[in-house]
Amino acid sequence: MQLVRRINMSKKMKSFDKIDFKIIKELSKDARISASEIARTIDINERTVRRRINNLVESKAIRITTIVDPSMFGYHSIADINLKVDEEIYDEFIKSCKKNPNVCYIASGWGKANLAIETRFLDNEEMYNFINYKLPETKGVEVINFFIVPKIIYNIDEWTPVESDFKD
Amino acid sequence: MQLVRRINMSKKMKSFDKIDFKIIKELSKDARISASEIARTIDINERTVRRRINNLVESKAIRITTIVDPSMFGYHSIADINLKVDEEIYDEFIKSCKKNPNVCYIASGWGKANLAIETRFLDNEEMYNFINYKLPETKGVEVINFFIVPKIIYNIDEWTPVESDFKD
DNA sequence: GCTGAAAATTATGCATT
DNA sequence: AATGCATAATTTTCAGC
Repeated sequence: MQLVRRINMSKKMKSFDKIDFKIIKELSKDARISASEIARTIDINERTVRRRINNLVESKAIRITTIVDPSMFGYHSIADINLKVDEEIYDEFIKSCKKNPNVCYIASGWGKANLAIETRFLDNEEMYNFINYKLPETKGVEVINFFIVPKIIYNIDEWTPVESDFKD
Repeated sequence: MQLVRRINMSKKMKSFDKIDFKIIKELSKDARISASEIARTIDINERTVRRRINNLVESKAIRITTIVDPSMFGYHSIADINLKVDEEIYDEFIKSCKKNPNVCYIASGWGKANLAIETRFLDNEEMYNFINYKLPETKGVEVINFFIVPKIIYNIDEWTPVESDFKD
């Protein structure tokens, strides 16, 4: 247990404080509000707010971006798919997934399946073709199982650490 | 097939054009750049850029927010877990997951498992305890299977529709 | 729905503690 | 690392096309 902790700590991880926490909370609500407004809300000097935001972004603790809702662009059919992908084509397959607008999540895995993807399609027919034809016809790729997802309830873009993850 | 298409179209879905596409591309790189800078980059009047951004946000096609990297806050152990959750406690369980900082993705499902969650922990021991003790000890919750995730390669926050999803 | 011009607000660079 | 101040840039408001 101590070993595991030590391994995690070895990954260099700047520590952020409660001011950073407050800034992250404000930016989560609307990432385009002005630094001055954040400064007013949390009662911190505006220059400080700006520097903190820069530090958070530069250290890659946060990324200030735009989340696009796939369903607003017609992608209503969702499936989570677990795959067994041959090592020889693993990296290449990931590259093709990244380019595929139907793939919106890729994770490596351990076990029977070594890759998990989340896919979104304009309709069930497209999804059916992908799972039953396109993937099985790809050399080196085997569909281990899949999971039709009627609704995504919560996603990483809504996640934030808890206050106790920030030092005083 | 036509039926499926029609069902999808029935969900009201404002259509966005190539200008919106360009704006989304710029905001994806850095959501805090000024509207004027976007205007300069894509050669559109800056007032137009602002109105488009407002429309995109108000229609919920995009959400401009801050993505926090869990690994920067020590969450290095990741598992995807498929669960069978009794209907009686389904909504309540989802609520508790939303509040749990170890859960960063929740999706409903069809089949043997009816809920999929992605979880992140500070270390493997915490993850082990959650999967082997905390979940099985929760009444009405059964772990169908789980999947240790060494690395998340790509996620929804990097996804954008393709240009052809936008009208001319 | 798009743009112009002035006023208000915000961001930036430099300097100080 | 945090702030004050002056200047530059941006956003907002009101207006007309």
